[in-house]
Amino acid sequence: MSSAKPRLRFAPSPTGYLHIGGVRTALFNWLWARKTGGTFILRIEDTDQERSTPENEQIILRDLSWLGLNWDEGPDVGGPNGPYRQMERLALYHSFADKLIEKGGAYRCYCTKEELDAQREAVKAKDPKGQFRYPGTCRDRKPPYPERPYVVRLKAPSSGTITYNDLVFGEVSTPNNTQQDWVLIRNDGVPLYNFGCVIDDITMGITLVARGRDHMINTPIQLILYEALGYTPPQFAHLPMMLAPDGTKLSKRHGAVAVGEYREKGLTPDGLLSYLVRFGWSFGDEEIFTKQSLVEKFDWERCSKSDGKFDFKKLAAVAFEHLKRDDLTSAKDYVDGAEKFLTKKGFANIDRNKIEEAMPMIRERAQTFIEAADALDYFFREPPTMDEKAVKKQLTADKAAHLATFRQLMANAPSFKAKELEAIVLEWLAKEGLTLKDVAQAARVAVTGRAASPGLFEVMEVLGRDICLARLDRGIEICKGSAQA
RNA sequence: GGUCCCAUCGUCUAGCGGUUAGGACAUCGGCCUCUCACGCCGGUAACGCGGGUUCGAUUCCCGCUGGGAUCGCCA
Repeated sequence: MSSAKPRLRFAPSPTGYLHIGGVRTALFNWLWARKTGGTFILRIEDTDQERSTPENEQIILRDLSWLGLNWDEGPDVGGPNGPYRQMERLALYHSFADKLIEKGGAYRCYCTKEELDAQREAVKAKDPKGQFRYPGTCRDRKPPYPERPYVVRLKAPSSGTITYNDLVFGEVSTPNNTQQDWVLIRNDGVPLYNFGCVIDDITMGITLVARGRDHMINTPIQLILYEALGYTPPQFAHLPMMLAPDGTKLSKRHGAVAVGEYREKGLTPDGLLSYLVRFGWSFGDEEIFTKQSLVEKFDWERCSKSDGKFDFKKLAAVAFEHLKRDDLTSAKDYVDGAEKFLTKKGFANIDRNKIEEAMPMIRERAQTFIEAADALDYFFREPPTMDEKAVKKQLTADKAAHLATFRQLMANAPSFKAKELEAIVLEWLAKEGLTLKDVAQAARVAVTGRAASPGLFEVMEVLGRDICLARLDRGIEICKGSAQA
């Protein structure tokens, strides 16, 4: 390899949301570019005009940005090798196609779709398992008169073998006799994947192509094109597939597959990336990473070849770890995230200090910011939403007396610190021959509206005396039946 | 079916000829405890099969089996 800096690209087609499998691919390319001081390019492969939309392109850019996988050249930032949308590069493809035709590496094919469909069916009729291969009808045919629309076909070699050295799979060979004269450019002038991809990789100076293993079948064809065009191909690194838990292709019916869904659930970018990077790469037993640590540690040698199955529970655990640890999510980022998700729930004028005070107890029980916002709910809602089942079970008539005493102790406590409140209550309980169990649950429901919460006294300290007394009063009323939950 | 690729606990994986086959998630016990979590301790659980090579194979080679990808004027 030359000493030139690596140039890598992520080339999604804007035919849908950004898929987590696509993120994994983007991540590996990005990592190598960042590790080597190379260039990471974002190219939009929008030649499928049926399904590509500008909205999808925007979603892809937004989600990639959210993940922090920034690009040096791309449709929005431009760059010296633009444009970065294939539909804006049509003239380029045509000029390469013309050159290739001149060199005898490709030819114009005037067969109609109907003719080919008929041939395809004929093959099927003779042998249901047989596969149709274009017979090269137009290889040496003169253009018809009058001229009609044509496709450009590759003049594929029928003998020999294509071999390349894959960075993760090693040496891969494919016999050419399985190739055929693939269509390079459709009759509407729009290139097909293999052609557009190769021309772009050539003209954008791509030195290494890392992509999913599902593309491995395309590599020999692309290599044939490089050869025919007279260019040195880039290196290839194919990545094992990310499959659904049932071993089939990961799709919507298996759960969340769009990056946006994870952002909306409140995972952190690095949390998601930490999980995704382990599909096809590992660094000993480590599984919690930051982008920075990945840039340092990543290399192709540590890539694996076997496909992996997605495990949503494991992702949740990894994401949780990222949210829990303050060296991975700073206090400020945590408060920012919690505030954002509280806002989404409809809260306004949120007291960030209160979030910060409650944060330590929320952190160890919220796996996502959505859960954090939920756990924070009763700190900001007045009165708190009362869980019906919890009320029914705990705020019963027989609890009224104890709760009233509890309330008085809270009212008279010299300070409102968790430790002191607990000491006061414990002292009273000891005198009465009771335990915390006898009052804590009812008090918890009164104060938080829920059957489960962080430590009662910690919660009360953050809530403050006034709010706690008001909530306890209401709880006592409910016990007596003089108030509804 | 053709072509390409893969193969360690249920899952992600460590392992790069000699290990009591390790970790994490999940799962099952237990501890902690005002609930829920967190945390801690412990258990169950894997080298697909058959041949080679070797003093010795999870590790190297071959075959089988199993799985996946792909066979479009989609990408």
